[in-house]
Amino acid sequence: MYKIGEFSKITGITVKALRYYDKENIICPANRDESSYRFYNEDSYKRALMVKQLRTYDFSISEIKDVIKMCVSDYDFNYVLSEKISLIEAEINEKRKLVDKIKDAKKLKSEEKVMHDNRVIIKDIPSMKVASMKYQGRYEECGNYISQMTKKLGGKIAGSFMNLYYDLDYNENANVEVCVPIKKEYNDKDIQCRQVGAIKAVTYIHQGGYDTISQAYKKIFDFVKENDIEIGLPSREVYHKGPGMIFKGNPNRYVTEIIYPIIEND
Amino acid sequence: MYKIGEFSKITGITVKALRYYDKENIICPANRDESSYRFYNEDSYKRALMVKQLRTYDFSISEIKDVIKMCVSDYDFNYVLSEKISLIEAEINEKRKLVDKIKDAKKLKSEEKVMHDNRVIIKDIPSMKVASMKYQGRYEECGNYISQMTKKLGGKIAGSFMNLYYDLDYNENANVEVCVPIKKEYNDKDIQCRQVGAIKAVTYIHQGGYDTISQAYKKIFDFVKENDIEIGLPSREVYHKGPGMIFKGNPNRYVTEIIYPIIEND
DNA sequence: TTGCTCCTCACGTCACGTGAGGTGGC
DNA sequence: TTGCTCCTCACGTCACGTGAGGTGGC
Repeated sequence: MYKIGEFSKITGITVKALRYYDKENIICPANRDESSYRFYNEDSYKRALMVKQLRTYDFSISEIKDVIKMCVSDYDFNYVLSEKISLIEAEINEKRKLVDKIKDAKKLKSEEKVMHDNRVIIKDIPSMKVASMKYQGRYEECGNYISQMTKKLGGKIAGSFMNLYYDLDYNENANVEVCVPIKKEYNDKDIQCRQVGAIKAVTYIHQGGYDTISQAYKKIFDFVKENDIEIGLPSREVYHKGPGMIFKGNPNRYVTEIIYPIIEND
Repeated sequence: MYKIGEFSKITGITVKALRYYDKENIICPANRDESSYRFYNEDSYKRALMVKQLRTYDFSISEIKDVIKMCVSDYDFNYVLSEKISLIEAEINEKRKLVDKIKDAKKLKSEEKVMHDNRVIIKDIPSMKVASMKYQGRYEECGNYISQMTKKLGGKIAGSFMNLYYDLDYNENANVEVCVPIKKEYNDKDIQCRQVGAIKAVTYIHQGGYDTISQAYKKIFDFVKENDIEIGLPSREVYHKGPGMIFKGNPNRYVTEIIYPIIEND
């Protein structure tokens, strides 16, 4: 039996870490006497060596808990190590991409991104029949819904996909309704059909990737303020030209129309 | 002027993040009216675009603060980007090393690391004159002190370097005294000379790298318990054979002697 | 006894996200 | 008015490190 200080020395794990591992139930002392001292034995020692090893391999505490639950044999253990290697390699890839991105930014710095300077326009948008799916989450998730709907609706689709947004702000957990105009009624447990009303709206055509789309919102907001117009929700993004199902294409060629309904007070 | 919700939409930064950036003084609203609303303007917009860009490049908030303070010109900005690239590449290297380490572990798994099974021995250690430097920190830092002392003491050195440890446990902020036996007195503002007293001690010779040295401590502690011996501090590690100043050499050939003074009660 | 080791809180970290509870303007 | 946007706390995150304050055994 070892007291915590000794155990710390023979395992190379700090006392603080040992108390934490006890609390987290990954290395528990073999017993605790009435004075509440922790006493460790040979089994705790083996466990401690494993935990220490995994920590140096950058396993998190919850990953280690998983390993403890799952790994009965050396075979299991080796398999987990392979999985961890894959995870780390994925992280390396992310970092590589980031480096490339920064390098690109450095190059493009002087050229500046071509900002298409389109005009904000007021126009009437007619009512239309759409198929729609609502969700709450990140903007990028809409791709999943678009591909689902494309598959299910097939030839019934009669226009470009568009998203309706029910939040004013930029939100990682946004309320989104993915819509597409359709010719015929279609019903499904996941897909609803409804009429989207006619509106008078301010609109702006954004050309380029979605990473620069916030600039387009600025155009609209500035216009609205200058002209003392009041706008409402939901706003829309109509994807006239966007990525395909398989190929992304050149984002510089994407065309997105942003639409805000005008509220008329009179 | 934009209210926070609008500003969120035109910058693509969440409201929560904007409030946080305000608190951290990296994007402050141009003014706040008496109702305590935040109002942002074109300057805040430019700042926001920069901050957002840097965040996607994985700059931390404090890094961004630094950039804001330092970067006057585009030249400065590009230079900082280069520095960040170096940092990320260093991280990639760390991850690569880690992957190699895990791969090695998988290979070596079946072979198991050769554990030299030496004996714990009780012996008398004579008093000796040493030059010493004390510090508080991590064990690995002792290398700096050893190289300093090697340079200053040169030919006066009369034995192997050793560390005295004043903590019982394994500690990231340990009290360490780096010592080396010397022939003649030497004094310096950094280096002290003193006599290390004679002791009766339990000792164990560890063969191999320092990453496995905790096993050696276990040998000693187990021996001490079995034989009902009481040990004290400071303990010592004598580096009979270790890394050179330039080449590390093969860690499997390192030889370290661990020494604990025996406390005799009679 | 004093000094040592041990114990249990509680706080801080990093960059926000997630509520709760409340106010101001249309 | 109700509903909306805004506000300010306060808590949680991850794996401990850093005290503070207190107890038990030699």
